[in-house]
Amino acid sequence: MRGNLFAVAVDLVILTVRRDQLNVLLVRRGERPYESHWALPGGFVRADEDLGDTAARELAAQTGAATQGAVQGHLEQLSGYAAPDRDPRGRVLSMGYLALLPDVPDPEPTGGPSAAFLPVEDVYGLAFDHDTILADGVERARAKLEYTTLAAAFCPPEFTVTDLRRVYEAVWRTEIDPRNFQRKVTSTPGFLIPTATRVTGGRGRPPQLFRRGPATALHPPMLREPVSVAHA
Amino acid sequence: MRGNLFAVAVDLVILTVRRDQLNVLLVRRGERPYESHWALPGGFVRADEDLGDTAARELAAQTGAATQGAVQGHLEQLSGYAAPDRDPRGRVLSMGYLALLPDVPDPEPTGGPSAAFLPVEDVYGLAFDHDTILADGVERARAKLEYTTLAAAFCPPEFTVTDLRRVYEAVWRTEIDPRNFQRKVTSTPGFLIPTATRVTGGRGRPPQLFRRGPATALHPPMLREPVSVAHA
DNA sequence: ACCCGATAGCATCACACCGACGAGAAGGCG
DNA sequence: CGCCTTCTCGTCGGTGTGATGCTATCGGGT
Repeated sequence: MRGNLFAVAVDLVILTVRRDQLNVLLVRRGERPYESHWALPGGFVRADEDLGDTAARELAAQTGAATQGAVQGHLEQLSGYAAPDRDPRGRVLSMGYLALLPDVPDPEPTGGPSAAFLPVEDVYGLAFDHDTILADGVERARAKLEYTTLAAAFCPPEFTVTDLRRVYEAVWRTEIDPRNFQRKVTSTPGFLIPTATRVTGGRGRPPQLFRRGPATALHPPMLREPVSVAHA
Repeated sequence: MRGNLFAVAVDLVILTVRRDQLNVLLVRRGERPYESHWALPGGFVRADEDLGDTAARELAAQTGAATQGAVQGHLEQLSGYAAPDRDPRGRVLSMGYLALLPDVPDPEPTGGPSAAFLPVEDVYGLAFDHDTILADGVERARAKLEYTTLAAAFCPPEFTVTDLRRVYEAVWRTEIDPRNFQRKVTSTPGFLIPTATRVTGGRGRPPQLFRRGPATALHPPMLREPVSVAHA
């Protein structure tokens, strides 16, 4: 069997919506290279693991096993990164993974390296090629909100239409008309399941609470921009 | 640096449309394991290569450097596959790549292992986990025809609207109304650029010849099925 | 008690797009 | 010439969406 040997790592783009902003979980590196730089959380694939196993293990380690039930969240593979010089220690291939989580109370794992959710707009200068991986992950998340029901992965088990709309607005950095948005999501079969309860205590008319429905796709999709594609 | 070491390979899903059928390029293995089984073409990543370099090199090797100009074709990364037992020789991670080509004259490379385009419908029992990689590649291609102009990658430099429609019909295994299809593709700015020439010699009214335009996205997308998404 | 602002949710209208379909344009062939 | 085939343009109705108005129902201030 020819070919060089690689160390294989998994790097996670863990996104959540916090205070109406898209945030990514970063860790501060405690060792060289890139010591004290921010980086995506990740780790090497163990002997008995497939890539998804490693990603799930790292996700649980970073966010606490509680949120890892994955009923609510979402985890999917992004791309592979293997430029010859991407890691000065040697040949390392990294598989990017994208995780979407509800806004968890706070992500500081005990004892580990310092970790924090930071708004993606403020992030740059990450270790290795993590800026690229992060950009790919954010773009994937933005694209998937268009044609899937994945936005609900950012929400707690029960949520309102307004909660869901704020997810879209935060991820896309746009404003969406509340009335048209409500028509769209409530008229898509299987997207939202109404619960018996309503929310009280806020201002205004109490909203209906929903749970995620079984639908995964949005047909037709919700388009970010009525963008004119190209010039003839 | 912890972690096991992997051999890293690239496996190609090379698709083309031939005789109104979606075909994939396969090679017959000449060595163990899976000797004499069909497999996706591929190879190991060399010391100075990034993943895309390896994919481009293998694509050129399989199809001849002629078609490899890639102006016409298309090459993109699929997923990574690294199940611990996917290769009996040891730990191997394979990056899938998807290539779309016009129907080349014939792909038999000199001296190499026997290679052939086979209709994807007839393919099963490939070596390793290549059935999975192939399925992922075909599904990616089908999905991308919906919201990109990538179908033109299956066509020669100049082609008619009917050629393009047959690509969609072959990849999706559906029938499309020629009149509505023509309206859709010709009214999308930047998708098709008319040339001065027309085709003569066939039956019926001579069609207009087009080249690919600069557009890459289709807004709104062309939907495969008015599928009812889910049950409430 | 009353009004007011705020949010939720429903209704309406115009427009764009699409599927179904008709019909004309422009070639080959007997 | 008639007839077939295929390309191309048009029409009609249904659906989905953006823009917008209106109503429902709460908290809070006076």
